[in-house]
Amino acid sequence: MDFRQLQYFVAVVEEGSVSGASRRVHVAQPALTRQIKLLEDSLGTQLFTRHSQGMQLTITGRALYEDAQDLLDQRQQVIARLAALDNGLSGKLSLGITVTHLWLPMVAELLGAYRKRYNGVAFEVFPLLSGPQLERLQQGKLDAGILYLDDEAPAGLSSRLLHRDSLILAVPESSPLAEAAPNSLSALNDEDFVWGARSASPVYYDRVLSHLHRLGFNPRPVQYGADNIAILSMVAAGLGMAVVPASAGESTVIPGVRYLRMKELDECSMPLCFAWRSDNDSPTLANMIALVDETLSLEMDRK
Amino acid sequence: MDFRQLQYFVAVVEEGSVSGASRRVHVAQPALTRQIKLLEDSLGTQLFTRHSQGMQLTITGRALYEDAQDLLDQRQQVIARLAALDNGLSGKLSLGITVTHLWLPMVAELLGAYRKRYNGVAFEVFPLLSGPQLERLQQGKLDAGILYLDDEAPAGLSSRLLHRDSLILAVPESSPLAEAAPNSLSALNDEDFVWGARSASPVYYDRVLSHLHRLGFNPRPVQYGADNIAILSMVAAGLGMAVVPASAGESTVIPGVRYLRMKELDECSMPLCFAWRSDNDSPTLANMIALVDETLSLEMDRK
DNA sequence: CTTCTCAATACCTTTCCGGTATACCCATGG
DNA sequence: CCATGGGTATACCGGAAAGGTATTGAGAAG
Repeated sequence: MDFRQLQYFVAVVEEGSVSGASRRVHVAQPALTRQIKLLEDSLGTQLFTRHSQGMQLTITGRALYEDAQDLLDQRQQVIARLAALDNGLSGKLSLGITVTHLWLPMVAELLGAYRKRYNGVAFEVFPLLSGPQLERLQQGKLDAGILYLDDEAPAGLSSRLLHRDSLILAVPESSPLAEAAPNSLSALNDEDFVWGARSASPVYYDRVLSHLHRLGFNPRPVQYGADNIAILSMVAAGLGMAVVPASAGESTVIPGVRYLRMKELDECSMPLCFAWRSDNDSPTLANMIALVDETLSLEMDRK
Repeated sequence: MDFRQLQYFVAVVEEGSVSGASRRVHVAQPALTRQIKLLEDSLGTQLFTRHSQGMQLTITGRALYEDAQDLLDQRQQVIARLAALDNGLSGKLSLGITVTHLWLPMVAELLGAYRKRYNGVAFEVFPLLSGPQLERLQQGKLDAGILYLDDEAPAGLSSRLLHRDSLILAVPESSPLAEAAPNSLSALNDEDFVWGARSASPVYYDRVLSHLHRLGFNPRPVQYGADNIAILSMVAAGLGMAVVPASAGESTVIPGVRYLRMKELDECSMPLCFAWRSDNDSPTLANMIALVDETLSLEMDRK
């Protein structure tokens, strides 16, 4: 029992005769006659009663007719489904991102555009800091991530630079500095600082620290927060001041925190990248990469 | 996309390599390699990533794997279902019968045995008199019937003689005849009779009437009943007496009716037959016919 | 570096499929 | 009663497709 034979069979049933079916499927009548007979033989049953003016279904033939249509339909559906999968029109895509970056206009635009254009894809966004993102990317648990990376991605990963973040100083409203920002960071050597764990985002912290050291500034950490939200909450509570990414400062409005821009912090550039495993050939990912490139070139034009 | 290719594909997936699959399906490895490639081409997609130590499914390959199993399973089910249909192990069978005949031991045994042996068959019994049964049989609305037929069945029908019914006289308990049966029917020429419609069972009535006429007895009908139950109810009500089949008399115990056997009525033979359209090739019917023959030959042995 | 495994390629043989020509069957109509 | 026209079945041929053997090529393991 073969798909071809089933197609012929259905044609014969619907045309009521081999000759009619022969015209419909563009196959000569004797070939059809033979295939129908082979089908009957392989099933060990009689599907038609032959008359001089056509073929009439037997009871078991009628049963096969319904099943044959189902089988043929399902084959079509399988083919269509695979094509959709292969074009990245269906399937799944998992993306890691640090929640504060969701507020960046280009990121919001990117994710919104993807969800809209590829609405058949199960698109999952995982809120993760850069460190865990990198780990899961390398383990293959994540298709893509939006995270802080050095300009050249680690081995096995590919990336696109989405945005260069700068730094900003967050001080408690109660602090005298809230009203009068210092000219230089070196004036803050005696202040209490709230800091984050290096493992949460190694690239970020290494770059921040080396930048600050170059300026002759050695902050004194008194508290550690798990992420920027936690750090800023501590600042609001007056536990100290903090250096955070500008994007986190812009997106996170917390009562009791005053943000201060400083030239020395503006000069520190934090590359925020879209990254994925180079050997991940998922079509949904390919579409996402294409969309990233598209968005980036639009961005270029805009400037 | 072909069933054969799907089988090969599944084998390759489950063995993890073309070579393994080749051993499993008893087809040389290059042939398999080629079929897999053809499958990929026909779907326009990559199903495996080739490694030196085997083949690994791609995402779309994994999707096809599940669908392929489904398709192959369904093919098997279709084949099995057709085989069952063809053996008469499933399907449907409709049978007409006059309800009073359900009490005949041989009929009860026959229907019970069929239902038990072919429990996958949708077996429907329609309570119908002989006339309507014949009509529906000829129209193909009924697969078989148990009805009064002449010894040779009408054109287009085949039959087996199941049983020879005789006649019996039913009189109201209130009648003086209930206590003293007459020797001859001719003594009843002046009695009121309850009769049935010829169309309900033409063969039956024609035979009964010709038999009675031969005996010089011309009953005077005063009431007509739709079936034997109705006729006997009228007898019970004292509206008259009736001649009914012995089987109806034995099965239908109605208060107020006394049954009288008479030699002249015993001699009238009513052939009760199992009948079907000769051109009906339903396997369920074929099994029923075989069962009838089986039962009849058992019956013969018993005597 | 050798060896082993496995996939890919080349080439041949066989099988299967479709096409043409024709026989056959039956219903219809002159 | 025979011709005709619809249909199916059979015979036979050519080409395409599938399978087999032998061999090459590419990695992984020893």
